[in-house]
Amino acid sequence: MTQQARSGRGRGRPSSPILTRERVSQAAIRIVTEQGYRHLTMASLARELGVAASALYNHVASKRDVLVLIQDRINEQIDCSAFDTEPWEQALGQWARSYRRCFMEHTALIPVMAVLPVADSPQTLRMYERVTLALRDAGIVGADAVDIIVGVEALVFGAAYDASAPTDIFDPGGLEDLAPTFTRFSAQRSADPRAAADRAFELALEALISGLRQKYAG
Amino acid sequence: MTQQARSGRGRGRPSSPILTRERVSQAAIRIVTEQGYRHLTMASLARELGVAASALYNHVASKRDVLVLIQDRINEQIDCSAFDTEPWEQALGQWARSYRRCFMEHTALIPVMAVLPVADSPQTLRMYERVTLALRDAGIVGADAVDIIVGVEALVFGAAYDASAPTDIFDPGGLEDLAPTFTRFSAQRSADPRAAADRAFELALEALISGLRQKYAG
DNA sequence: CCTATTAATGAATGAAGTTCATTTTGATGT
DNA sequence: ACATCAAAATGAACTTCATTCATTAATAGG
Repeated sequence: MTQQARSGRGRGRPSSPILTRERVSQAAIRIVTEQGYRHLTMASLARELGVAASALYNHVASKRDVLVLIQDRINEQIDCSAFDTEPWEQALGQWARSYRRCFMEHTALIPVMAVLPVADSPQTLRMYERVTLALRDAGIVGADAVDIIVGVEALVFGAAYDASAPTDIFDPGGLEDLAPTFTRFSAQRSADPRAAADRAFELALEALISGLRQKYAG
Repeated sequence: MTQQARSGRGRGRPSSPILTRERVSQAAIRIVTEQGYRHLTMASLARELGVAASALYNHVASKRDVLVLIQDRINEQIDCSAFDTEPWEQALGQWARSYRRCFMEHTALIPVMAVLPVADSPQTLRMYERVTLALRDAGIVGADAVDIIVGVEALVFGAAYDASAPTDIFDPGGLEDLAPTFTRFSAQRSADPRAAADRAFELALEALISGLRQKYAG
């Protein structure tokens, strides 16, 4: 409820537009960060903007379109600065960690991004270019550079899901007999599910980067 | 429309139950493989079974419950046989490839699985046990074994999304100037999006396993 | 034979996304 | 100044789903 229609509650064109794609995406992010994706509906979004739900459709094509707007804003927050200062293996790791951190709270966006042409996401494209240049400077060019980005992204997305999982996800319940060794080993992980997810991600990320380093050494 | 109510179209308890969880999951998989997840609704599922939608709720708690049933069935199809015959690094790779192949057509299940306690998925648990035992035999025990499974799974899930993406996902559209190098390198990938996704997955998987081999050698 | 339980029915509910005719009003061209 | 146009908001209606509920019939068990 940030913005009030200033020309009374009347219909018709207001003295200056209440809505813009900008304002819509800001309000959407506000709802999502404060209340979560479950509460992001076209109705709640309109309410937040002090407007009727149907008015949103003058500025966005669909709810999916709203999610695309959010996505590009979130991507802006990913930290690529390490590519300026660190060798590519280190930088790739820090980028991946920041990437995952951003999307842990936004797993609802992952299915959207997965089938989203980059043409709809200028910030994403900017980020890709940054990483690509760093890889090129390290002598990794052509399809390989893109494939590395895609591969790291895959790990990041999958790991973001893990981190959003509930505490007891590996509790076998009554089925312990079905997987005794797995159950025993699981019990040796951190009790904090977030810490456990972090550790698994670190293990995989370091192995992945180590494998890449080996392949592209020299 | 496989099953007809045999006691006429009357209400009440039929001579033998028309529905079981088994039949429900079979019908759901049939719909999903023939028409895709968009067409899986409680109404269409009921239609397929020749029954009213409300009848389903005597056997499943919710639509999410239906997805959980499907998921366990899909997991059955993942090939773990390599753990019998191959060294663990090779087997892990073949397992990951089979895993990804299964879920490329079922990306809609990934958000469900991510927050699903394994207690609801006996087949998943069985699979985990299998992998865990192979890792244990290779001397990888405790939290590390579980973390390796979680890490490989993360890559698999992320890569499954990639493979389901549309052809032109890396077409920068009018934004080519924003990412010239990335655009140029992207153009050198395979024109077939599936082949391109496969290649990226192979690159990442081999790097990951190579990194793991190095870490756990000896 | 009575009765409790199971498993079906169809109608109703409610949430969400989306469409549409209508209306107001600022901007534009004459 | 005036007529006209296009943008932008409104509220009501529509659609599609998942889900609930009172009701009903048939079967199994005592």
